[in-house]
Amino acid sequence: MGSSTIRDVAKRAGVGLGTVSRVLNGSPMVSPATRQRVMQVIAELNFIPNPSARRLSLGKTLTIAVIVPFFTRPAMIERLRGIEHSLVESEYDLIIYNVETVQRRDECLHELPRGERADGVMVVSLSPRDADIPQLLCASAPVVLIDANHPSLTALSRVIVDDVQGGCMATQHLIELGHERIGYVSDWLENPFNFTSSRDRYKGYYQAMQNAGLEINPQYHGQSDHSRSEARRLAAEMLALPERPTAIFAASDTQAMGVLEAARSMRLRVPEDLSVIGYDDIEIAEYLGLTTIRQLLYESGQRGVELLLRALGESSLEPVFEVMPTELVVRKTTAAR
Amino acid sequence: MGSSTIRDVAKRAGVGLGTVSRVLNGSPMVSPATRQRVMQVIAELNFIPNPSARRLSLGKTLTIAVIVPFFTRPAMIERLRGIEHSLVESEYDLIIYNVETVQRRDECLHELPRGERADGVMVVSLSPRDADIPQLLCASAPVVLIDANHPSLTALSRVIVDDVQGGCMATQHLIELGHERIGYVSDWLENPFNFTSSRDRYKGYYQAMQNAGLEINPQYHGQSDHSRSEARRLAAEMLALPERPTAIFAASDTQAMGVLEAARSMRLRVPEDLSVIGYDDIEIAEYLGLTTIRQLLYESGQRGVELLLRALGESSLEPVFEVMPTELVVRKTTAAR
DNA sequence: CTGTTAGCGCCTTCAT
DNA sequence: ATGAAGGCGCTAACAG
Repeated sequence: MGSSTIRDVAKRAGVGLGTVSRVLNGSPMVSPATRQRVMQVIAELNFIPNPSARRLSLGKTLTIAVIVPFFTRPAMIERLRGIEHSLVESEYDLIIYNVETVQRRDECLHELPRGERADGVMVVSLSPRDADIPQLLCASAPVVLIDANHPSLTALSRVIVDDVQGGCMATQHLIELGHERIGYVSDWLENPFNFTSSRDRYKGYYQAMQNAGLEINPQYHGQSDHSRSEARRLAAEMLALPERPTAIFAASDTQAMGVLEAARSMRLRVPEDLSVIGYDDIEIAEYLGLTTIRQLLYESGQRGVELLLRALGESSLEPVFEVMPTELVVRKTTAAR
Repeated sequence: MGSSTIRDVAKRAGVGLGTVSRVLNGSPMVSPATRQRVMQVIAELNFIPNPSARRLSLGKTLTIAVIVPFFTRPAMIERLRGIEHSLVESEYDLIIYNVETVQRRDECLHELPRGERADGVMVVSLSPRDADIPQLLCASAPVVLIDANHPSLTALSRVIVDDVQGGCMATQHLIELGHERIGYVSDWLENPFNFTSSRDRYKGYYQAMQNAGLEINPQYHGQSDHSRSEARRLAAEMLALPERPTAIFAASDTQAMGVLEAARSMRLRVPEDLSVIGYDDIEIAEYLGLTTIRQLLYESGQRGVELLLRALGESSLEPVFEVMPTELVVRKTTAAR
């Protein structure tokens, strides 16, 4: 039972192991008759080639690594879903490297592109810092960035979303509704992981406010860890201000939920007393009737895989830089004031 | 650049490769001086031993496989989170085999326990059918079942939750609140994946109803695919009945959300006009104020890893069978009628 | 303590 | 078209 080898098959079929290997790999250089017989034996023995041996011999790992921070967050899951679905039919195994500490982040970013653990690497939502550039550029495995970027990485394929524009769009929506005191609730703009989305969305917020000639009140920006409860706390503080904002833009739908909670606990009606807009359009957003900025999470993962597989095929391919569209989805948490 | 080998290190350090291997594996049979020197060179060359070669030589894959259906569902994610967190410090890679078709299910259940892809296997929420038993019993890799079971598998460690009891508890809660017309909205009780949870919860529902001497009206049981929208549809139908139920037990929190939607769209107030109870206590449940049955999702994953690692250590260990506790969490969607 | 050697199972030339 | 042999990089058992 315990795992027969290619040798057993060869012996039993009365052929050399080279032949077995050939039928295994679909080489045309084998007569239909022997192929038949070998396949027969393979079935009888219930033989499956040992992946470790295969990998060593091939000099390929036949696996794709995806480096993703906090993989259980809804937006990450959605990207992962796109990745998984696009990869399941391929010959590649998928290993998810979940990053929840900077140390782990550095380990992954350092080791994985070397290509000894994976033939290709996808980096999700972790923008490299300057120090990471060298490893990434001399990587022996193709690397594609999803929702991550760096000016020096024009050599890598990247699928990004314009968060500045998204933030701008969100804020503008509120402005068009007549809001002037607009808050922004986010996670830390500067953070050890170098997450850039909240920072970029803030830039968009800032731009939109300026364009509209509105005052940017620092008290209307709260930042803390990324969580519903922290967002709730920040929103509650902001809403307790003498002149509270009439609208809040949250850096993610999860955080928007925190804002909604704060409003609820302070007996503020949404959207009558407070407009709330989120970001991402995760599944729950629709249920909640949350107005938000939709980004193509699933599709970004899908696209990333496409690009990676393409790079794995013909390595001398031009890297592509794609900006995925972003869309305002108006639901029931925003209204004119 | 391109991956130096143990041989390069040996040469550069002026030692044999055996020695390098020894320091790599922390063997004590190396003098401090040479160890120092070798480590030095390893650092200089930025050397990392090739995992594929290591695995082949060791005869171990150094990876754990987890077979899980529809991995993006909140309850699955929560279990995976427990698994991932418990495994990240270990020497094992984690590969998630997402199952969304019966075919894939069979492939995974057939191949993975052979041990050529993984040293250990965790099966989540997929109860084996009779046909799977042989493979599982003669598996060369230890297998642990989480939220899955089969009477013939006493040889495997299993971490389960008593869904019959949970379903009973949920229904009883509604009964105690004075409800008599109690609906059950679920996914298919009989299904190709052999998911048992909704079936077992139904059994609990049935028991509780009978114990209370309440009529079990087939019209009060709706089944369809597992999704919020389908649950919504089922609930809407049920609530359109001349004698509509005054309370609905949903087989999962996700489905409970569908029920809430149905109620909302029919202008039924929850809990005044309709009580709703879910199952799982996923994160969103708290936000929604959903009354539900909590099961220890994260912990089940954690515990599964513990058991698997233990089995990987000393293989001749008694399998354990653990029933995780279940708990009624009363929030705001259930009330006396 | 340390260098050398023999595999691990498979793929891939190279002859035949 | 097929069999034989060498090697992928590493570990472990063996001499020294």
